[in-house]
Amino acid sequence: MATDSWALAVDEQEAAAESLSNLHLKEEKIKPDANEDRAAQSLLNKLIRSNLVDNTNQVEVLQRDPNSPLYSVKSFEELRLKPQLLQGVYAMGFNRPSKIQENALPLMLAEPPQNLIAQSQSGTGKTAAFVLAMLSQVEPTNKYPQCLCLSPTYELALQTGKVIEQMGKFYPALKLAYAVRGNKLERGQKISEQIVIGTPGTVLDWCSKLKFIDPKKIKVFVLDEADVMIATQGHQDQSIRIQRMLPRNCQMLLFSATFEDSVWKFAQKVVPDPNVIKLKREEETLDTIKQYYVLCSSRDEKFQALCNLYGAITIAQAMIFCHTRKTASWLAAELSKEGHQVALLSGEMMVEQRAAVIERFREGKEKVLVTTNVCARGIDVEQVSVVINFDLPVDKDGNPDNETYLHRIGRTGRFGKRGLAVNMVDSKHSMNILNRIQEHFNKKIERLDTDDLDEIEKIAN
DNA sequence: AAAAAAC
Repeated sequence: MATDSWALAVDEQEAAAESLSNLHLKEEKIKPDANEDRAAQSLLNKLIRSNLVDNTNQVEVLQRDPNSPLYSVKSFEELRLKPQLLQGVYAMGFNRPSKIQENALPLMLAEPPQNLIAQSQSGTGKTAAFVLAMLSQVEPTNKYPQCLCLSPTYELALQTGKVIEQMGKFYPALKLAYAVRGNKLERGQKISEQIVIGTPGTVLDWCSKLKFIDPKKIKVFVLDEADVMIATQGHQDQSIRIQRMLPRNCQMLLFSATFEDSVWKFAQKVVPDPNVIKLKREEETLDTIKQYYVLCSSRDEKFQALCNLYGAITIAQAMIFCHTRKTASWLAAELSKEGHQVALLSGEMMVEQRAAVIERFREGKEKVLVTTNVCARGIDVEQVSVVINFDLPVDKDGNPDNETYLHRIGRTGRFGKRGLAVNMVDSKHSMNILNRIQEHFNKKIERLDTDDLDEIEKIAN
């Protein structure tokens, strides 16, 4: 009998381990080492395998609390939201939850609130999901910050802030504070806003030396574009320092379209008892975006090719990405000289100017935005149908940056719309980078001849 | 390389 139960335990372990590897968590498999073995055992004991799969097999859910029911919702009513919040949701034009929301919302709104690491492609409703989670926890009568959301850039913080304001507009007493550069406050006071959205440096200051925020009172902590927020070359230092100030029972929510393997592992380490949701494989993301490359031999040729394309890309709106601020401002100036109207946005500009430019672009007053990786992530302008990589995305070692590539071209083709991405290649080296990106996503990137007007006509359709 | 920090 003892033997039987042991055998069962082993079976369960294997089943659980298998489910882990199904979720690409192979690295966490049991190793012979005694300590690790114990750790793995307790993890497995806690873990209930739940491959919640809808009929199209797009969603993977790994739930860490065996006692809470696993379910998804097909309507917002099922979530029993406060009436003001439900009103806000419908006022934004959402009729029913998106795929990621169907699965993430019940987990995030569970009692007690669950931690979550969620990965889903661009334009699948991540922002609305975590904003809803924050708004459902907030107590507007308490005049102090209770929800904290970190964004990697100023522009994204503004954009997400707008979503919070819109969705929360039926809470009369609710206020939102922007913890971003340039937002200077009176010394020595505490802020009364219930929700704070901001960039890492300023938020850290507000929580620590300036003491505008009492981090111990935060109930919900959100990392948007979570992978870059916890990446070593990203904002890891500041994000983790902020996280350490939060109370133990604070809910942690990590959202991103991409998680590179090492960052994914790190995320699971820093989030206690995380639930995990993955939506779709990334290559499917690219199905709605047609990818091309243009072969050139120098920067000037790239510029010429871009000028040839200008008419085609201005049918709707376009974003042009450069590797450095310097190239971006050079390119914007050169395009202007040629008589093409373009806007420039980069981190070297003053925040007021940045806010004005992104606003004009959003309103459609600017058709073409020349920018850096500052706009690679999260910026959602519906009319953007073309993304041009004037420089391919590479990391500090000069290797292809696949995550950034996916985020950049994800600025187009939002919410299932069709999009177009054009990569400018100017050397053997950059052709090699492009080939490696192509291999990584296993999606054909076709050659485009910018001297052939028929071809340009074709892409502009 | 870019982004991110008020003294």
